[in-house]
Amino acid sequence: MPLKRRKNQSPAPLPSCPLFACMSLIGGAWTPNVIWYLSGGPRRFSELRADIPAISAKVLTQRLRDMEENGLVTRTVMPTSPPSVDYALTDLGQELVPAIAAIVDVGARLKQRKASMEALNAAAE
Amino acid sequence: MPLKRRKNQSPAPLPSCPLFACMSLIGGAWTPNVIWYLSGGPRRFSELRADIPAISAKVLTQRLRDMEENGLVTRTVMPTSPPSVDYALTDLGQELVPAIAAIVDVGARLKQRKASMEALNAAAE
DNA sequence: CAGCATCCTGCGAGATACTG
DNA sequence: CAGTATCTCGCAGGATGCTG
Repeated sequence: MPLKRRKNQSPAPLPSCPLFACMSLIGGAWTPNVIWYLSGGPRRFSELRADIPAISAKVLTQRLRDMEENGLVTRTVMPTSPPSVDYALTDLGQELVPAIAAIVDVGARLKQRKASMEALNAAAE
Repeated sequence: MPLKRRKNQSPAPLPSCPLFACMSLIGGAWTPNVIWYLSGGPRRFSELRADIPAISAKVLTQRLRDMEENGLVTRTVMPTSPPSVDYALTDLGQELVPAIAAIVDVGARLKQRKASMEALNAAAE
Protein backbone atom coordinates (compact mmCIF):
# COMPACT_ATOMS: atom_id res chain seq x y z
CA MET A 1 0.00 0.00 0.00
CA PRO A 2 1.93 2.94 -1.22
CA LEU A 3 0.07 5.34 0.95
CA LYS A 4 2.87 7.65 1.76
CA ARG A 5 3.17 10.50 -0.64
CA ARG A 6 6.64 11.20 0.62
CA LYS A 7 8.43 12.99 -2.15
CA ASN A 8 5.92 12.75 -4.96
CA GLN A 9 3.42 15.25 -6.13
CA SER A 10 -0.21 15.05 -5.02
CA PRO A 11 -0.52 18.77 -4.41
CA ALA A 12 -4.22 18.52 -3.66
CA PRO A 13 -4.47 17.62 0.02
CA LEU A 14 -7.42 15.34 -0.53
CA PRO A 15 -10.14 17.57 0.86
CA SER A 16 -12.57 15.77 3.13
CA CYS A 17 -10.61 12.54 2.95
CA PRO A 18 -9.54 12.25 6.58
CA LEU A 19 -8.87 8.60 6.04
CA PHE A 20 -5.68 9.27 4.20
CA ALA A 21 -3.84 10.80 7.11
CA CYS A 22 -4.79 7.97 9.41
CA MET A 23 -4.33 5.22 6.86
CA SER A 24 -0.75 6.31 6.34
CA LEU A 25 -0.20 5.49 10.00
CA ILE A 26 -1.66 2.02 9.91
CA GLY A 27 -1.24 1.46 6.21
CA GLY A 28 1.39 -1.19 6.36
CA ALA A 29 0.19 -4.74 6.52
CA TRP A 30 1.80 -5.28 9.91
CA THR A 31 1.42 -1.98 11.69
CA PRO A 32 -2.10 -2.65 12.96
CA ASN A 33 -1.04 -6.01 14.32
CA VAL A 34 1.88 -4.48 16.13
CA ILE A 35 -0.34 -1.81 17.66
CA TRP A 36 -2.80 -4.49 18.62
CA TYR A 37 -0.28 -6.59 20.49
CA LEU A 38 1.21 -3.50 22.03
CA SER A 39 -2.17 -2.36 23.30
CA GLY A 40 -1.98 -4.84 26.16
CA GLY A 41 1.08 -3.11 27.52
CA PRO A 42 4.76 -2.68 26.70
CA ARG A 43 6.44 -5.58 24.98
CA ARG A 44 9.92 -6.54 23.99
CA PHE A 45 11.10 -7.05 20.46
CA SER A 46 11.31 -10.81 20.79
CA GLU A 47 7.87 -10.97 22.36
CA LEU A 48 6.40 -9.16 19.42
CA ARG A 49 8.14 -11.54 17.08
CA ALA A 50 6.58 -14.42 18.96
CA ASP A 51 3.17 -12.74 18.86
CA ILE A 52 3.31 -12.34 15.11
CA PRO A 53 5.25 -15.34 13.83
CA ALA A 54 4.81 -14.48 10.17
CA ILE A 55 6.63 -11.17 10.37
CA SER A 56 10.32 -11.06 9.65
CA ALA A 57 12.75 -9.32 11.93
CA LYS A 58 13.58 -6.78 9.30
CA VAL A 59 10.03 -5.72 8.67
CA LEU A 60 9.23 -5.62 12.37
CA THR A 61 12.17 -3.32 12.90
CA GLN A 62 11.10 -1.15 9.99
CA ARG A 63 7.53 -0.87 11.20
CA LEU A 64 8.62 -0.07 14.75
CA ARG A 65 11.01 2.57 13.52
CA ASP A 66 8.32 4.16 11.38
CA MET A 67 5.90 4.10 14.26
CA GLU A 68 8.50 5.66 16.50
CA GLU A 69 9.01 8.42 13.94
CA ASN A 70 5.29 9.00 13.78
CA GLY A 71 5.09 9.23 17.53
CA LEU A 72 3.04 6.09 17.97
CA VAL A 73 5.46 4.09 20.09
CA THR A 74 8.39 4.72 22.41
CA ARG A 75 11.56 2.70 22.24
CA THR A 76 13.46 2.01 25.43
CA VAL A 77 16.77 0.20 25.41
CA MET A 78 17.45 -1.74 28.59
CA PRO A 79 21.22 -1.77 29.26
CA THR A 80 21.21 -5.37 30.36
CA SER A 81 23.15 -8.32 29.08
CA PRO A 82 21.93 -9.52 26.73
CA PRO A 83 20.37 -6.24 25.80
CA SER A 84 16.64 -5.97 25.36
CA VAL A 85 14.41 -3.28 23.97
CA ASP A 86 11.00 -2.31 25.22
CA TYR A 87 8.33 -0.88 22.98
CA ALA A 88 5.25 0.85 24.32
CA LEU A 89 2.38 2.78 22.82
CA THR A 90 2.32 6.53 23.29
CA ASP A 91 -0.91 8.41 23.96
CA LEU A 92 -1.16 8.93 20.24
CA GLY A 93 -0.75 5.23 19.64
CA GLN A 94 -3.37 4.47 22.25
CA GLU A 95 -5.84 6.54 20.29
CA LEU A 96 -5.54 4.14 17.41
CA VAL A 97 -6.46 1.13 19.50
CA PRO A 98 -10.25 1.59 19.31
CA ALA A 99 -10.07 1.77 15.53
CA ILE A 100 -7.98 -1.38 15.41
CA ALA A 101 -10.34 -3.03 17.83
CA ALA A 102 -13.24 -2.22 15.53
CA ILE A 103 -11.41 -3.86 12.66
CA VAL A 104 -10.62 -6.91 14.76
CA ASP A 105 -14.26 -7.09 15.73
CA VAL A 106 -15.42 -7.02 12.14
CA GLY A 107 -12.79 -9.56 11.22
CA ALA A 108 -14.12 -11.92 13.84
CA ARG A 109 -17.68 -11.57 12.57
CA LEU A 110 -16.46 -12.08 9.03
CA LYS A 111 -14.85 -15.30 10.12
CA GLN A 112 -18.04 -16.46 11.79
CA ARG A 113 -20.09 -15.57 8.75
CA LYS A 114 -17.72 -17.41 6.49
CA ALA A 115 -17.86 -20.46 8.72
CA SER A 116 -21.65 -20.55 8.70
CA MET A 117 -21.68 -20.06 4.94
CA GLU A 118 -19.44 -23.05 4.52
CA ALA A 119 -21.62 -25.08 6.84
CA LEU A 120 -24.60 -24.19 4.68
CA ASN A 121 -22.78 -25.17 1.53
CA ALA A 122 -21.70 -28.43 3.06
CA ALA A 123 -25.27 -29.15 4.13
CA ALA A 124 -26.54 -28.41 0.63
CA GLU A 125 -24.33 -31.09 -0.88
CA MET B 1 0.21 -3.10 1.15
CA PRO B 2 0.67 -6.43 -0.40
CA LEU B 3 -1.82 -7.98 1.92
CA LYS B 4 -3.25 -10.55 -0.40
CA ARG B 5 -1.42 -13.79 -0.32
CA ARG B 6 -3.00 -14.80 -3.58
CA LYS B 7 -0.73 -17.35 -5.13
CA ASN B 8 2.29 -17.19 -2.88
CA GLN B 9 3.28 -19.36 -0.03
CA SER B 10 2.49 -18.33 3.53
CA PRO B 11 1.32 -21.77 4.66
CA ALA B 12 0.84 -20.68 8.24
CA PRO B 13 -2.60 -19.07 8.42
CA LEU B 14 -1.46 -16.48 10.90
CA PRO B 15 -3.02 -17.93 14.05
CA SER B 16 -4.72 -15.35 16.23
CA CYS B 17 -4.15 -12.56 13.76
CA PRO B 18 -7.76 -11.73 12.90
CA LEU B 19 -6.59 -8.44 11.52
CA PHE B 20 -5.21 -10.04 8.43
CA ALA B 21 -8.50 -11.27 7.08
CA CYS B 22 -10.12 -7.92 7.55
CA MET B 23 -7.16 -5.87 6.44
CA SER B 24 -7.13 -7.70 3.16
CA LEU B 25 -10.61 -6.28 2.59
CA ILE B 26 -9.73 -2.66 3.30
CA GLY B 27 -6.04 -2.94 2.64
CA GLY B 28 -5.86 -0.87 -0.48
CA ALA B 29 -5.27 2.81 -0.05
CA TRP B 30 -8.61 3.69 -1.60
CA THR B 31 -10.95 0.94 -0.46
CA PRO B 32 -11.77 2.52 2.89
CA ASN B 33 -12.56 5.80 1.23
CA VAL B 34 -14.89 4.13 -1.23
CA ILE B 35 -16.68 2.30 1.56
CA TRP B 36 -16.91 5.54 3.47
CA TYR B 37 -18.54 7.45 0.65
CA LEU B 38 -20.78 4.50 -0.10
CA SER B 39 -21.95 4.32 3.49
CA GLY B 40 -24.31 7.23 2.93
CA GLY B 41 -26.23 5.27 0.34
CA PRO B 42 -25.80 3.97 -3.20
CA ARG B 43 -23.71 6.09 -5.51
CA ARG B 44 -22.85 6.13 -9.16
CA PHE B 45 -19.39 5.71 -10.59
CA SER B 46 -19.05 9.36 -11.54
CA GLU B 47 -20.27 10.48 -8.13
CA LEU B 48 -17.60 8.42 -6.46
CA ARG B 49 -15.02 9.93 -8.75
CA ALA B 50 -16.20 13.37 -7.72
CA ASP B 51 -16.13 12.37 -4.06
CA ILE B 52 -12.54 11.23 -4.28
CA PRO B 53 -10.89 13.50 -6.83
CA ALA B 54 -7.44 12.03 -6.42
CA ILE B 55 -8.40 8.54 -7.51
CA SER B 56 -8.02 7.56 -11.12
CA ALA B 57 -10.79 5.87 -13.05
CA LYS B 58 -8.74 2.76 -13.45
CA VAL B 59 -8.02 2.32 -9.78
CA LEU B 60 -11.59 3.09 -8.81
CA THR B 61 -12.77 0.42 -11.20
CA GLN B 62 -10.25 -2.04 -9.86
CA ARG B 63 -11.18 -1.39 -6.24
CA LEU B 64 -14.90 -1.65 -6.98
CA ARG B 65 -14.38 -4.90 -8.83
CA ASP B 66 -12.35 -6.34 -5.99
CA MET B 67 -14.97 -5.25 -3.49
CA GLU B 68 -17.67 -6.80 -5.61
CA GLU B 69 -15.72 -10.05 -5.67
CA ASN B 70 -15.37 -9.94 -1.91
CA GLY B 71 -19.08 -9.37 -1.51
CA LEU B 72 -18.73 -5.87 -0.10
CA VAL B 73 -20.66 -4.00 -2.79
CA THR B 74 -23.28 -4.69 -5.42
CA ARG B 75 -23.00 -3.38 -8.95
CA THR B 76 -26.18 -2.46 -10.79
CA VAL B 77 -26.12 -1.36 -14.41
CA MET B 78 -28.94 0.99 -15.32
CA PRO B 79 -29.88 0.44 -18.98
CA THR B 80 -30.28 4.14 -19.67
CA SER B 81 -28.65 6.37 -22.19
CA PRO B 82 -26.03 7.29 -21.37
CA PRO B 83 -25.57 4.21 -19.24
CA SER B 84 -24.93 4.59 -15.54
CA VAL B 85 -23.86 2.14 -12.88
CA ASP B 86 -24.96 2.11 -9.29
CA TYR B 87 -22.80 0.81 -6.49
CA ALA B 88 -24.17 0.01 -3.05
CA LEU B 89 -22.81 -1.58 0.08
CA THR B 90 -23.97 -5.08 0.91
CA ASP B 91 -24.71 -6.13 4.47
CA LEU B 92 -21.16 -7.36 4.66
CA GLY B 93 -19.91 -3.99 3.48
CA GLN B 94 -22.10 -2.23 6.02
CA GLU B 95 -20.37 -4.16 8.76
CA LEU B 96 -17.11 -2.50 7.87
CA VAL B 97 -18.52 1.00 8.25
CA PRO B 98 -18.11 1.23 12.04
CA ALA B 99 -14.47 0.26 11.71
CA ILE B 100 -13.90 2.87 9.02
CA ALA B 101 -15.77 5.41 11.11
CA ALA B 102 -13.43 4.69 14.00
CA ILE B 103 -10.46 5.32 11.75
CA VAL B 104 -11.97 8.54 10.45
CA ASP B 105 -12.58 9.61 14.01
CA VAL B 106 -8.99 9.02 15.00
CA GLY B 107 -7.82 10.74 11.86
CA ALA B 108 -9.80 13.83 12.80
CA ARG B 109 -8.33 13.89 16.29
CA LEU B 110 -4.88 13.41 14.87
CA LYS B 111 -5.43 16.41 12.66
CA GLN B 112 -6.56 18.51 15.60
CA ARG B 113 -3.62 17.41 17.66
CA LYS B 114 -1.23 18.24 14.86
CA ALA B 115 -2.81 21.66 14.45
CA SER B 116 -2.46 22.48 18.14
CA MET B 117 1.13 21.22 18.11
CA GLU B 118 1.95 23.56 15.28
CA ALA B 119 0.25 26.40 17.09
CA LEU B 120 2.44 25.69 20.11
CA ASN B 121 5.55 25.62 18.01
CA ALA B 122 4.60 28.85 16.33
CA ALA B 123 3.96 30.45 19.72
CA ALA B 124 7.34 29.27 20.96
CA GLU B 125 9.14 31.12 18.21
C1' DC C 1 19.05 -10.40 21.85
C1' DA C 2 18.15 -6.84 18.61
C1' DG C 3 19.38 -5.09 15.08
C1' DC C 4 21.51 -3.53 10.07
C1' DA C 5 22.96 -4.49 5.02
C1' DT C 6 21.99 -6.32 0.77
C1' DC C 7 19.40 -8.23 -3.00
C1' DC C 8 15.06 -9.49 -4.93
C1' DT C 9 9.97 -9.80 -5.88
C1' DG C 10 5.08 -8.44 -6.55
C1' DC C 11 1.30 -5.56 -6.02
C1' DG C 12 -0.91 -0.99 -5.77
C1' DA C 13 -1.19 2.86 -8.12
C1' DG C 14 -0.36 6.87 -11.72
C1' DA C 15 -0.61 8.33 -16.64
C1' DT C 16 -2.29 8.07 -21.02
C1' DA C 17 -5.05 6.57 -24.81
C1' DC C 18 -8.92 4.05 -26.63
C1' DT C 19 -14.07 1.76 -26.71
C1' DG C 20 -19.42 0.71 -26.40
C1' DC D 1 -20.81 7.73 -19.01
C1' DA D 2 -18.23 3.89 -17.57
C1' DG D 3 -15.11 1.60 -18.39
C1' DT D 4 -10.61 -1.25 -20.77
C1' DA D 5 -5.58 -1.58 -22.25
C1' DT D 6 -0.83 -0.82 -21.70
C1' DC D 7 3.16 0.92 -19.56
C1' DT D 8 5.93 2.32 -15.78
C1' DC D 9 7.20 3.32 -11.05
C1' DG D 10 7.75 3.00 -6.03
C1' DC D 11 7.34 0.87 -1.87
C1' DA D 12 6.18 -2.98 1.40
C1' DG D 13 7.83 -7.04 2.27
C1' DG D 14 10.70 -11.71 2.00
C1' DA D 15 15.35 -14.09 2.42
C1' DT D 16 19.83 -14.38 3.85
C1' DG D 17 23.94 -13.15 6.23
C1' DC D 18 26.56 -10.29 9.50
C1' DT D 19 27.35 -7.23 14.04
C1' DG D 20 27.53 -5.34 19.15
